[in-house]
This record gives sequence, structure tokens and C-alpha cells, in this order.
Amino acid sequence: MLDPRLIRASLSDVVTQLEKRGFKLDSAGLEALELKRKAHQVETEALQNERNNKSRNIGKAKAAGEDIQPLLAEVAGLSEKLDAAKNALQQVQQEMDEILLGIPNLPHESVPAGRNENDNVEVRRWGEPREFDFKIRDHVDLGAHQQWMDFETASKLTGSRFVVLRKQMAKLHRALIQFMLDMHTIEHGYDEVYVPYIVNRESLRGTGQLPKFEEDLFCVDAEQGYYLIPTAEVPVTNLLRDEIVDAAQLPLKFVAHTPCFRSEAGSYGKDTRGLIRQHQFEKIELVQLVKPDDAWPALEVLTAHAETVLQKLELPYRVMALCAGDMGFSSAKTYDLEVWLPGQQTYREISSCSCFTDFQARRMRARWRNPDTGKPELLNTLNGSALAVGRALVAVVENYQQVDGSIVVPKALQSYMGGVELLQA
RNA sequence: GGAGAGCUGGCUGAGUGGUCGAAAGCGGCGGUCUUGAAAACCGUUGACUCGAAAGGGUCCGGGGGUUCGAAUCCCUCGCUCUCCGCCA
Repeated sequence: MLDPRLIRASLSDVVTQLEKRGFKLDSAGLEALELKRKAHQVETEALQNERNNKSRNIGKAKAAGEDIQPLLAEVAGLSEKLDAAKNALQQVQQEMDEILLGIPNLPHESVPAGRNENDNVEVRRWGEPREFDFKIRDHVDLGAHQQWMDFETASKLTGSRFVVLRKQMAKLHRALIQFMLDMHTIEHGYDEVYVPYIVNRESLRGTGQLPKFEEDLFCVDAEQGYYLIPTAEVPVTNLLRDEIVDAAQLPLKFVAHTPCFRSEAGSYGKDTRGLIRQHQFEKIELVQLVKPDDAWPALEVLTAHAETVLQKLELPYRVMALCAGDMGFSSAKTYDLEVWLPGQQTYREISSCSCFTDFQARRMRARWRNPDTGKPELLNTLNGSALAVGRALVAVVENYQQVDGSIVVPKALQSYMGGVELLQA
């Protein structure tokens, strides 16, 4: 959520910045609503003040043993007026909230202009795509061996966009998880957390998935408002919802391994082959909660932490700065890491690292006590995948394939594979 | 699943219809004393929101109700704890 005071104070500026990401804000409607809100609020509070005073006087008169009948007559009809004013105010406020919760974050000034992924800007590149002297196979073909990746059985168990991993492939998948968790906890100083995979609506509103993107989620209990998490970002960031932390505790750095569940509504026919776009996948997520002044440097560092995983796995990648039109709803700036996939002869997204400024923190009321002012102030939140495990598995399998279909285990993973150096075809 | 007890400020905890945003203690902050520190003593210390300010309003788990007036009474939902049952 944007700061309502910022919207009030510099509406035209906000409108311009939102246009950069292709969002049209109805400023006239908002201004009109704001005037209504103000009028109703002033009226309501004046009536409340009157009621409070008169009721207090009744109490005093009663205590003094005076006749309170005349005073009671005075307040007659007041409560109806107050109720009416309250209702009017509530209605306007609800309308207002609906609009405010639907406004995306303002893009940072360094975010490139543009409307879609074609306008994203490459920031840097690491590693050289390997030259193959044989016909390259993609991960689906390579995974067919010994049913390493078994999509048919998964579709029997559930439906499309699921997979069963078997034998060494299942173990390689697990090795990737352990490797990434160890790296971030031991080398990058993140605190490992284990969190619920089902969250309530408040949490989803906090990070920005609700109310606008409900169709992307799997609801497991509509009555309770329980949803499967689409990313660990939701439970982990919401750890600080409604909290005020000491400055000395900052920055907070969390890493979590969780499955992620996405309905992929609206992506019918897209990436239907293989492991790229599944309803269920594993992800290692980095989350940071920092002082506002530290947010932008933190985004660079967090992105570098994600990059380290690819470097240790010796997988070629590039870093893309997303253009304003391609960024997620809550993000002020996003870097995507794209890994080279020989099977597709292209770079594909494997990580997304974002700074949300105070956008999520305001929705969550996640705050810190600023020693300079002594007052609670909003935190800034960041997160990034480091990495998406399924896609990392795809990248390893395709980049490390041999002519006979066997897969070399990257050096960094060998100790996690019990010393195995090759998945034998 | 059954029975019971709770939910109050950063924490512990008092408060059963009126000047209660709320005692007290702890913690925090400032000061006195001290070479410095500790102890002791004194003072201070909730959040949100409207307003240029003066000053208002809201918040005692969430929502609703009764009342001129609710932390306090009623309903409902959520959560926590204890005991019993079941269980990875």
C-alpha cells in the first residue's frame, strides 16, 4: 500500500509514477472520495466528542445526586445521528481501502521504462554457455531415463503440471536444497526458518497477493480463508506483521525452504512441457527486513547472494533489471536472474529479487523503533529466490548432460550426493 | 472430540457500568550522586489517526449487541492454557 498521505499531498506525482508501470489511477475519483471521507470523518468525530462530553456530565450529575432527566433529554436522538454518520464514514472508508489496496507500488527511479518483458534491460552476464559436440537433449528427454522425471505418473496421481522424481534425480533435487540452505545460513548469515505452508488472508494481504490476485492461489478452506502459499515470501515476511522491532535487531535475514503452490491460471498452453512451470515446486527464499536507508544496498547484496548459487553450480546466467511494466504488483525494483538452458537455447528466469520499500510493511504494520525519533517507523522488505529448485534441477541436468544421456554432478553438489560424480544413464 | 480457565500497554499484572488509555511492578529513557560504573533516589515512558495549531477521535483478542455512557454486561468467532480421549 502506498502512503495515503503521499497520495493526498502529491497526487499528480503519484499518477505519473504509476503510469510508468502502466497503471492508470483515477485521481479525480480518488480526490472526490477523499473529500467525502474527510467530511464524514469530521462529522463523526464531532458527534463522538459531543456524546462523550454529555455522557460524562450525566455520570458526574448522577454521582452528585442531581436529577439527570434533563440531561438525558439532551442526548436523545444523538445516538441515531452518530450511527448514521458512522455508517456513512465506514462505507466511504471501505471504498477507499479497496482502491488503495489495488494500487501497485511506485517504481524506483532506476527502473527502466517499458511495458513488458521485451523491455527488460540486461545488467550483467556471468559464465559462457557450453559448446556441445553432440545433439543436445532437453531435461524431459534426459529425465525419461529410469523415469527420473515421471510426468505421466504425476498426471495420473493429480493432473497436469506435476512431476514424480525418482532415484538419483530425486536425490539430486534434495541435494540442491541442502546445498542452498547451507550456503545461505553458513556463508551469507541468514537465519533458517520453518514456516506453515498454509496461510490466512491477512498474511496474503500483507505481502500483496490479496485482494487482487486470488485466482493465482490454491484455496484449501474457503470458510477459514486458508490458502497454500505461492511462495515462502508470504509466511516469512509476515513473521513481522504487527510487530515493532528494536533497531539493534536489524537487519533481519531469513532463509526458508518451502514448496510453493500456484494455480497458474491464465498460463494455459505456456511452458506445458517439462518442469519449468508446475503447480507445485520447491524454492529457497531469502527475505530481509531492513531500515529504509539500507534497502537499496540490501537489494544488490541479496541479488548477489542468489547469484552465488549459480556461480558455485557453474551455471551461466544473466541479470535482468525488470522494466516498470513487467514488475510484480508490490515491487519497487526487481532483478531477475536468468539461467542458460541449452535445451531451449535461451536464458530462463530462475530467481527474482525485489525490493518492496515500505509497500508490504505498511500493509502488515511491520515496524522498527527508530532511536533518533523514538517512534515506530515502517520497515523495508526485500526477498529473492535463491533459487527455484525445480528450475535449478532443469539447469543442472541440461547444462551437465553427456553424450550418452548421463549427467555430471556439479562439484558443489557432490558432497551432498554421497560423493557421486555422475548420474549414470 | 469432551470438560474447564483465560486473552488488558515492550513484559508481568490490577481493574465487574461513569473524571479508565487504564493502578502497580519490571524493562526503556533522562537526571541526582560517583573518578567511572553499580546501587539508591527523582522524573519520564503505549499505538493509530484527523488537524497548520489549539485540540479532537479510535484502540483493553476480532466482530456484533445492550446502555445517555462498556476494559467491565450479553452474543458470536478466533486464539492460548489445563485435564480427559485419540494420534505422527
